[in-house]
Amino acid sequence: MEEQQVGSLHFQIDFSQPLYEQILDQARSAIAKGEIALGDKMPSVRELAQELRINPNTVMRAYQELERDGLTEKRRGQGTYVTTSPEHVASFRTALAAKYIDSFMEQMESLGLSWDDIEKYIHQKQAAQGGNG
Amino acid sequence: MEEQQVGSLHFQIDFSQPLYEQILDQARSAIAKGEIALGDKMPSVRELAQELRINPNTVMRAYQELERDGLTEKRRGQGTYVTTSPEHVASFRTALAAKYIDSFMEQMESLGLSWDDIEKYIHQKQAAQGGNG
DNA sequence: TAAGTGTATTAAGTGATATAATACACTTAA
DNA sequence: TTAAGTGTATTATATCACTTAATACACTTA
Repeated sequence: MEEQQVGSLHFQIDFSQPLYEQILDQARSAIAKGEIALGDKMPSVRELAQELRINPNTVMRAYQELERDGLTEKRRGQGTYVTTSPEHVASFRTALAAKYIDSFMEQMESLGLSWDDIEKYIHQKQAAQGGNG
Repeated sequence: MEEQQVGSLHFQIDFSQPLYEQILDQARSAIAKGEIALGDKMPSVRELAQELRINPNTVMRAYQELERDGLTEKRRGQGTYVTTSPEHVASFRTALAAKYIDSFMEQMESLGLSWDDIEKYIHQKQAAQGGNG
């Protein structure tokens, strides 16, 4: 329900998931999709906390994970910056995609659905969407 | 880590997720895949709790959700039985698959990956698996 | 009547999440 | 030197989801 633009980042926060996870996911997405450029400065911990009206510790938790992902670099006293390495972003994307895909395939397997079943469903859906919007 | 056979049901429980969710998922899977037949009796709440060494209330929680799914019918004083309606199982499968797929597509979108990218990855992976196991 | 079902209630403990308040170390610019 | 803005760390507190424990009730079957 909560929608916020902070610098070049856009956040949409609700209570369906832990706050730090939502910040993490949405920041990851923005970097992976290039919505925030390589080398750009991220909002400061305090600024983002204030804008989103949450605790700085919660933002910190998300930012620390971003750095572990290799997506950001933190410079004490200066701020948090998006990595300048396109390779880091690319390998992060690949790794996370692989994780999502594996987990998804397990879910499908648990329902007894084959890859062919899935492809049919998706193509059907894409056809429907193509006709509507 | 914990592996248990209870009647025709197989459970593999760890601490990565809530216990009731694991029981729910694995029971759903067994019914969806026909590993337990339509109309068959499920383990009783107390029996399953004892076998898995967890609290009966936790099993209850999973069983109540199974009934909401339309996958089981409970008869007071007699026990819990897998539905006799193949249509119920089919529609459950379809609904849950759609939910999983939608959520998966959102994840992929958040990484900026197209459906073509995903298909390539899967086919690559299937080729690799075909050669190994 | 006894044993086995599902169900409900109350109490308690644990861990993840989030907030609050405060302090420290570092960088930059006035 | 100083002040303001960075990331970081610590301690305390609160809430909620999950789980356990103990107990009791209603129903069915043998």
